[in-house]
Amino acid sequence: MENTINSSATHFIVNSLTKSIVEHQLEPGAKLSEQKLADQFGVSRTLIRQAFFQLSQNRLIRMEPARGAFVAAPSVNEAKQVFAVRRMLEAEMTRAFIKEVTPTKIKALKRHVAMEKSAVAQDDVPGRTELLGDFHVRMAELMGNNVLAQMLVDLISRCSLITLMYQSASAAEHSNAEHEAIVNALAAKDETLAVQLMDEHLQHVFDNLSFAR
Amino acid sequence: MENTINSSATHFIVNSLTKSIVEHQLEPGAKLSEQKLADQFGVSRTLIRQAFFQLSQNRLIRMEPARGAFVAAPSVNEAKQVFAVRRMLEAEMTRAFIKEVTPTKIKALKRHVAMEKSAVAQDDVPGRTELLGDFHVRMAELMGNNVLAQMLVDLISRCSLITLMYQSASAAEHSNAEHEAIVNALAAKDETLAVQLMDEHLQHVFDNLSFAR
DNA sequence: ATATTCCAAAGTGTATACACTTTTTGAGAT
DNA sequence: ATCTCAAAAAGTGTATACACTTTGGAATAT
Repeated sequence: MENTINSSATHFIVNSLTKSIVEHQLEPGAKLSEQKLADQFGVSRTLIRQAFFQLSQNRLIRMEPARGAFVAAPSVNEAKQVFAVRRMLEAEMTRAFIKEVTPTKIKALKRHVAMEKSAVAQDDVPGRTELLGDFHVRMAELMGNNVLAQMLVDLISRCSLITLMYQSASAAEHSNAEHEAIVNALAAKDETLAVQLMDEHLQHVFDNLSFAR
Repeated sequence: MENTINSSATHFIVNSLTKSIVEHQLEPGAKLSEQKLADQFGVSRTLIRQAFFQLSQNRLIRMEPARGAFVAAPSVNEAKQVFAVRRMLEAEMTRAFIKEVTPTKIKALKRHVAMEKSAVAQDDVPGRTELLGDFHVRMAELMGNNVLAQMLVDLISRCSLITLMYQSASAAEHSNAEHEAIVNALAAKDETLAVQLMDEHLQHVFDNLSFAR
């Protein structure tokens, strides 16, 4: 069930690069030189290439034959599609969640929302982005569906290139409030409302992205 | 949008192994020796390992540190989760499809169902399995959402290890009939019915899997 | 000055070499 | 005969070497 671990060295490099890309320390479109990264991580190109292959499957980078690897720059259209998928998946996830909601699960979500709030208050940009995304993953995990959880992780990281770039502090605050409202609807077992709130929430996140380049 | 192509040599190996795994020429749990495959494909271990990394991300094989790669043997629980995700995703996909249905799209689906029928009639086992899975992918493609389509490809191939192993001829026939019914509901723009049929269809596919080992 | 061609530098793609880990085997002890 | 342990064999993990492609720039022609 857990992600396959390919020698933790590669895993470490993947995580490291993912973080750099998602946090925009590496700009979309930037070229990633194998040798440079190999030196930087103190390993051979072999491991860097392995990491590249993984990252390209996650769509965080794209590899061009004989030309190299570049940080992905998802198009507006792709972002739209990713969000469309998230709305489909999460609408149904919300319905399923309500069917097996328990006080324990609600408490767990409330704790998470509280953490978000504190990160937003402290203006911790990477922290708040991660937590805001994790809310959705946490829901999947609480349902005991790791396949779904992993899928959301991938989808979220995939467009985090965009969200992180363009999400303002006020949008983050807004998201946090919406999460809170969703949890309340879940606690009240109000399916229609919860689904509607989730759908609107994802729509808002998408709408608040400014795609001006 | 299209899948990243990592030097078509690797791509060829990945496809080749995927086919072997999905068609059960390689048994679940079987060990994959790097050197043996390298000789077989006439390449070095390097390319085999690249292929392994890709396949492990698709969950078709699992890699154990210093022990090697093994054909995946998804657990009943994992299969359950994969199907749960498919039902979520495809229920909503069906709703969305109806909102933008056109005669052209219906025709395309009907053509596909006809092809399925012929494969089922000819008892073409690999062919029918592929076509039956592709029906769902085709729907996503017709909606113009390649992200969704690719996601379904992954999900379907992931549990094809199971479906192909255990799907009987009669189950295949059944699936084909259900696809036909779904297309009719889509053509009639009967959202409730279409969603219900899709949901039942996936439930049937899952129920018909015999998990006896 | 601009465009073109060619060569060197840099970079990617694959194979091979070597280190280290796991597995197998077999000799000796019980 | 069975168990134990050590050493060899096999296999994986990483680095390096080498071939081939792309890129950038200097030299030449226009």
